[in-house]
Order: sequence, then C-alpha cells, then structure tokens
Amino acid sequence: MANKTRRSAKARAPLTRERVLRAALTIVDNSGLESLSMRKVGEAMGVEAMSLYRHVTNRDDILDGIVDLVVNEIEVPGEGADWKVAMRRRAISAHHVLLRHPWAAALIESRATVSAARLRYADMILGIMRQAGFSIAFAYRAFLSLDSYIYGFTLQEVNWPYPADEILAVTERMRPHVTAETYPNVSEVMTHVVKERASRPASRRTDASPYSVEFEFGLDIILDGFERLLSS
Amino acid sequence: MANKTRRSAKARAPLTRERVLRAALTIVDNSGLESLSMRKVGEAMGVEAMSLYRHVTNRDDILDGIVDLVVNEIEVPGEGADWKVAMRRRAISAHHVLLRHPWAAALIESRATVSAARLRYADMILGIMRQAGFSIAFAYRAFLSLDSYIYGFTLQEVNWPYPADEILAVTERMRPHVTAETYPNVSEVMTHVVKERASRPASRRTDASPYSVEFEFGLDIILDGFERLLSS
DNA sequence: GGTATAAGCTTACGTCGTAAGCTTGTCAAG
DNA sequence: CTTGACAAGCTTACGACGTAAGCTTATACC
Repeated sequence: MANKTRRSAKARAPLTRERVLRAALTIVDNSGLESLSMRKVGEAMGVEAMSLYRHVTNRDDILDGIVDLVVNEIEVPGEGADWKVAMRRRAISAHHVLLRHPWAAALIESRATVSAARLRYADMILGIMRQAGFSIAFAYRAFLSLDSYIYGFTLQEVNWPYPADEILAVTERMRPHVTAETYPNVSEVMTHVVKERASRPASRRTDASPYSVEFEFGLDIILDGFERLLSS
Repeated sequence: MANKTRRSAKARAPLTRERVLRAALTIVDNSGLESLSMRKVGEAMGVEAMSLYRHVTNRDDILDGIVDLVVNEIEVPGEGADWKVAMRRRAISAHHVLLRHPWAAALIESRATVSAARLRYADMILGIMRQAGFSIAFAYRAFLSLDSYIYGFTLQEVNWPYPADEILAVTERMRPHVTAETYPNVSEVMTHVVKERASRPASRRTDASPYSVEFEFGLDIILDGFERLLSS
C-alpha cells in the first residue's frame, strides 16, 4: 500500500514512447496497418487515446517509430566479411524481416523522414561496399539498385492476393478469366508455377519464405552484375 | 427547351463510372492520394458524395479504377522488336508514368486485385520474352525481378524528401546530422552526389527524370543479367 | 502543509466511408 | 393524357477517425 510507486486502484506500467510504439507494433502486426488508430492503441494499453499525445507527437510519429523498430531488426554483417556474402545475407535478412511485418515494406518507402536508424543502416551497407573497393559513385548506385529490388519484390509478395500455400486455390479461382485464349502467356506461367510448386519439397529450409527461390533469382543477377562491374 | 435530353435547371453531363474515375484521377494527381474522398470527388463533379455510389461500388473501387488508368498509360512495344530493347523501353516508360502519377507506385503494389488491365500488361511482357526464347520459368522470374526493381526504385524516388532539383537545400539541411564522424559513408556519398549533380548538364534529355541515370544503372545490370542467362 | 508539475482524462470539432431510404425527371404502355 | 415503373441523384444519419483545448489528479519537493 505504502509503496513508493503506488498508483491509483487500477495499477499499470507507466506510458513511455517505447511502450506506445511496442503496443502499436503489436496491433499492426496482428491486424494490419489500416486498423491502427490512436483509440485502439490507447485501448490496448488501458488508456485514453489523448493520453498517448504526452509521449508521441501524433499518429505519423508512431508510424515513423514502428518503421524504425523494423529497420533495426535487419541484420547487417560487419565489415570484415566478403562484400558479396554480406550483401546477400543482409538482403535475405531484410526480405525475412519485411515478411514478418507485411505492412512494413509499403510504410518504409512511403515515409519521407530519414531517421537515425535508417542512416545507420545505409552507412553500414555503404561501408561494406566501399571497403571492398567500390567507388563512391558505384556504391551509391549499387545501394539504390539493390534496395529498390528488395523493397519492390517484397512489396509485390506481401500484397499478392493469397499466400503461396493457397496458390492452387488462387489459380483455380482465376482460371475462368485466364485461359489460353484470353491471356496465353499468363495462363502458361500459371500452370507452370502450380506444377513447379507441387514438385518442390515442402520447404527448402524451414525458415525459407515461399518465394525465396524467386527472390534469390533476381538478387543473384544484381550481385553478379556488381561483381562484374567491380572487376572491370 | 423542348430538347429531348433536356435536364433540370442546372444542366451537367451525366455521371458515369468513366467520368467519376477521371475526376478522381485529377484530384489525386493534383493533391495527392490522402486528399481523395468521396465528398471531394462529388464536389468536383457538382454532385453529392452518395450519388457516386450509383456508378462505383465504393472508394476502393475508385482506387482500383485509377490504378488501371495509369497502368494503361505504360507503353509496351509490340512483339516484333528485340526483347532487350523492348524491355528497356517499357521499363523506362513505366518509370515515367509512375513519376507523372507519384501516388501510383505505392497504390499499384498495395492493391490485391488483379485487374484485366494488369493481366493484359503482364501477358504482353511475358509474350515478348517467350518469343525471344525465354523458357516459361525464366520469363516468369525475369518479369518478377524487373518489375520489383521498377516499382521499388520509383517508390523510393517519389518519396524522397525533396525533389532532385532541391538536392542542395536538402543536403545542407541534413549536414548537421550527417558528418564524417557520425555517418562517414553517407556523408561521403552526399558530397559526391551534390558535386556530380552540379557538373551534370541541366537535363540530359528534356523528358528525362532527375534520377534516370541511377534508374538505368540498375536496369541495365538486370537486363544484362537476363541476356547472359539466356545465352547459356 | 503547501504548491508546482507531469500524467492521464474529458469534451468537442470537423472529416471520413457508407447504409437506408427519399425525391424527381424520364419514358413506355395503356 | 394518365399511369406507373425505373434510374439518377439527394438527404439524413451513424460510428469511426485525428487531434485541439483545457481539466483533474497523483506525486515530488520545500
């Protein structure tokens, strides 16, 4: 009772920016970006919506905050490793992280603010390439290209109408509209994908995403391109 | 007066889905995605918001509709041309179109529905590659990779804090936070970009986007990668 | 005990998408 | 010319949203 930090009847941990962002992240991960509202975040913390404004400046600030939480989840190997291995690993890590938070790819690219977390991220990646002998101009363009690919691919992937394990259901639903007469090439690809998935081992690796094969196809083309330019 | 199609005092063209979508597109192009509301579209057409529901099913339907308008603006060369030239041209066309409608890149990728316009688009591109000797699996992956790059790059570009012609102002504003001590590699790149822009002719081509050099850097890496895989 | 401060709360405003049902102009059938 | 059906646009209303302005209350220090 006479506890130094005693609070009113309904005791609860005090609000902090950190805790607000965590609560928001949970909501967004569970129910999607569109269901993030100040009122819902408040409710999740047992607090009124307006109380949040003591700890974050507004809704956009929350969005920027959870983007940073996600960016910090991406693993960037130290500068010691071979640049190609390092770039490949961080690309795959980014891919995984963005799949774990399917709303994040869209949000990261649509936020104009460049936070400290993103600066740090960019700096590490540029550093790895510079140390490997990339010129400044080359490292800059390589970074832009590779990140464009990573975000673009993942964005398509997470917004694909249905998850990869329902691909059979999807194709069946689309079949009536996609026939050899209407869209011959799409039709051809659809049957190919279905067949190829059926024959693919249940999961190549336990942690692999359903589209990691396709992701790594483009990734390796880009990295090989860098390598060729680097040695010329 | 006794006109067969006489309308009430305040005459105006009748609503159609087409006209609603055009009005919405104008609003979004002029004032951004966030300011598209049913009420504003109605106002722009001299009509109440609820009247729109006779011609579109809801707001999402409008979004799908204007995405299709934009997708149809992308030029896809016929199947006759060399595949590499054709892919390069349509990538650059897509890039231009997405810059003309800066909200579109984010929206296209975040819409789950696959419209007829997008199916037609995909079919033409797959067709060009198939005809050039790409296997089904190869064409599928190439299409995914290239589009990931195009959308990812443009999405970063349109959300860049400031347009390219203000790049000097931007760097100056960021300088205090980005120094050789805090983020050495980003700092290095920033000075390089500023210098390089200063020496670059005002515009390489009149219709070129400010980042077309960077865009085509990654584009050519990917296309060259396809070429190498094709001939092996 | 007194009082300043910070944390959370209440109320309120303007905006949004859209459900439900109403009015009115048009035109074919009788 | 009347009738009545139908389509197009309108009115009203509801619950959700972000957040401005100001209030209350619990704690911390003198």
